[in-house]
Amino acid sequence: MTTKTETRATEVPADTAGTIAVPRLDQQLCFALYSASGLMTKLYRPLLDPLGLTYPQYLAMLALWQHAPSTVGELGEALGLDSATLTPLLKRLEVGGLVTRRRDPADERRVLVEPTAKGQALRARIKDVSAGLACAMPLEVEELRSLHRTLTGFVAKLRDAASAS
Amino acid sequence: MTTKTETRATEVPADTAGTIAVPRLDQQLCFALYSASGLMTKLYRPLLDPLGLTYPQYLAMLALWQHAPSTVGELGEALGLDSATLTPLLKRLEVGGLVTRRRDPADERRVLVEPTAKGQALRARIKDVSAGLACAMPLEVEELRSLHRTLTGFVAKLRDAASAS
DNA sequence: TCCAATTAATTTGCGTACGATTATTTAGTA
DNA sequence: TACTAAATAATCGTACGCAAATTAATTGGA
Repeated sequence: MTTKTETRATEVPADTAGTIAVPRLDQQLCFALYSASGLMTKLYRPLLDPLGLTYPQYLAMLALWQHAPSTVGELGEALGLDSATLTPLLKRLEVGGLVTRRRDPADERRVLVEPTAKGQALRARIKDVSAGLACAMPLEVEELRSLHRTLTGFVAKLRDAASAS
Repeated sequence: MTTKTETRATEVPADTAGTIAVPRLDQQLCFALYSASGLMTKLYRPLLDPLGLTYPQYLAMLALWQHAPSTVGELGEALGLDSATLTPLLKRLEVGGLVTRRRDPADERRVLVEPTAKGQALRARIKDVSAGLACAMPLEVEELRSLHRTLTGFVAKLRDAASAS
């Protein structure tokens, strides 16, 4: 280890004029979304823990309460998730007694997923989640609505862009 | 049926008498964030694959290009990630030759992480990522800026809320 | 000096998340 | 009928992401 400067090839000085400009983390929209989504999950966790649900499991139950029975493919479409993700997630919900999984007699390729009575009973306790979250949410109602509207449009366009690959 | 009084936008009428109303998936801000973040990751993947980086690894490199050496804790603070997540991620970057990890001589509890020459060289190729992404981004510049501004404020408030637990 | 509390990173266990592959079933077609 | 292509889940391998437990180093007293 010489105390001499070892900078030889493709010298990339630290904070000088010759530095290649790199986008700052806090200027990246993707990072803002990444952070917001992660923080949201953290916000939900203490509310969902008593229900024995993880955050993605909660989203899956929301989708199933809205439309059941659903195939794995329909759930994947609604949630934007792959069957490789959903299959084990749904198996855990099944083990927990919240949903049933069965092959569609009319088309044995499909798997029909449906909330059980216990799964339906959870609906009653979901209000507490929404209420608790509304309390913890640090934004005005109008701001939330606006943000949600903007994001929904954004997501729709991103889905188009993603499907065009 | 049931065209009841529907002044509250957050209230969802039960589709059947006696059914407990449950928030619709597409009315949940958390799900919009979840979807947007996931789609964003999908958008980055084909651009980062040639660089041998995953999306979280890309964020970590952004943080390190901006400030190095950093401790694992500092990176965790910047990225909003746990050391249990970062340790294996950084080890993979180390195996890939992009960063070095060494104990801080002044405080052997800390681990200092720093880009290698190879890691610095990647900076030059990041421009392509940003450029390629800008092309794929289906929103007007002004909309993106506005969304980013809103999200940044939202994230700041969520962090406050999370730290107050 | 000694030792209990604190701090920092790692390890362990579980649950997502996705690309690629495989197995089964169905639909289409000669 | 038999043969092929398409559709649908499940499986495998790798990589996050976090809670809880563990290990190691430092700090702050009594």
